[in-house]
Amino acid sequence: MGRTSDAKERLMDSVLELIWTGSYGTTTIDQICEKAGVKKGSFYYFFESKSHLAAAAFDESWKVNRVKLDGIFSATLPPLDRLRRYCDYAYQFQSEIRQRYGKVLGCPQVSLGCEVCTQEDVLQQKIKQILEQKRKYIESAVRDAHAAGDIDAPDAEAKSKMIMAYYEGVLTQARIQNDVEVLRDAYLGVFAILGVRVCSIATAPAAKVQQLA
Amino acid sequence: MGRTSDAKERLMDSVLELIWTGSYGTTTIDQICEKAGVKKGSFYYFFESKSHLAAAAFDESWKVNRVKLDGIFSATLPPLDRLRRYCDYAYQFQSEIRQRYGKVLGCPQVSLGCEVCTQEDVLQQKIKQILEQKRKYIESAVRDAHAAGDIDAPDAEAKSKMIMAYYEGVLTQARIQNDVEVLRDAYLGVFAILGVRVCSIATAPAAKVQQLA
DNA sequence: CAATTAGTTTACCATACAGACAACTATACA
DNA sequence: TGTATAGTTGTCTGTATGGTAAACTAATTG
Repeated sequence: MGRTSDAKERLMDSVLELIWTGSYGTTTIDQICEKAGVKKGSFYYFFESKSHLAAAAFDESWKVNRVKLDGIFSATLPPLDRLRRYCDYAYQFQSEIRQRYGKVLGCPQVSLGCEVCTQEDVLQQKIKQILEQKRKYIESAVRDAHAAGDIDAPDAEAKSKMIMAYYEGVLTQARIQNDVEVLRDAYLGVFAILGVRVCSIATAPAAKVQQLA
Repeated sequence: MGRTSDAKERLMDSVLELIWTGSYGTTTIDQICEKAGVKKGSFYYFFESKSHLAAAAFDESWKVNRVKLDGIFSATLPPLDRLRRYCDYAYQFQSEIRQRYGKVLGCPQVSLGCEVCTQEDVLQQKIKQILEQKRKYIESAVRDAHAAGDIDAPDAEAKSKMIMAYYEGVLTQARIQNDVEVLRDAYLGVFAILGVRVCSIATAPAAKVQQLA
């Protein structure tokens, strides 16, 4: 073997940040290289194009993200708590992002997917696949909640699609409005979709929820 | 006065279509001009930049769209019917778009807003303003529904924000998935958020709805 | 320590792009 | 019918961009 390098990782980190804080279309290969501290020749040594880099970067990033979601959606937790935690996570995470970048950036997959869906097919397929996997967490929480008698949701898939649309929708609104506060009560929308009545007093993260009569 | 021209309108039409079918970042002034059948010199005669053109185009387009929404949200209709019509409209409209362009394109304002929010401030303000006006339709329908006793929603603004996030979220999913079918039952999510129980049999556009006990 | 593999660097090319400008032309209307 | 006004056209410039290729360097291993 020859020498080793982390240039590939640096390129992936850079493209993720540039796309997220800006957009796919306006981030150039030169910018990516400069941010990563990598010469363009090396870029083309590792990746054949911007879209290939982006696809690889989102793939890699998803592997990390998945671990976090595995924790949030742990099967040891009551199913509705999992969804509640997922909403709280969005608020906390976007607040940190706001601190770091001065802007609320929302969901990288949706932003990119929405931007490139008519143009970059390989990348788009990758995004769709990641989003579908994300939805599965919601689906199984809904199914478990139904099985536990917490909610009445015989069609977990349909419900999970509604929740997904809402959840990602709120994140998108947060990005567009550049405001984290729209995320604070995101769980209310999720629980409304599920027909769960929330105790109006308990708004702390571990809010108690009651089954709808 | 000298001679008149519709080049300005053609430029606005072109930029709208190019952004919607593609993205803001990848549409160039040359492309816009070519599509509009206008030379670049004329472009700069009418607009000082791409972002100024886009802002003007979205502004103009909103004026047309508003008339349509005024009809859908007519105060003469029962408030929940208005929301139902709004959902049906999304499905019908996106189906037509699908026919014409071969792709589901979703909501132009959200797609653009999501893409440029960290980069183009003037344009972003315009988008935020249009989206806020769109939300007002939902808010007043919710308020009327509450007043009529159809639903229990004392905070119409909060509910309208939830519905907005969900509605635009579904449109975004439709764009990303390139699938109109996710829009077919969009009204179910809206009504779930409002705590309305929908007759499971009546799924036709004029579905009857009942107040939640 | 040679040979091989892995990664880096620099220079380069063609094209696409934003933006400017001066010369030109059509139209309204006084 | 002349002239101010409105709109058009072609050309030009500098730079940013994607993409290539060849020379170079560092680690690894037999």
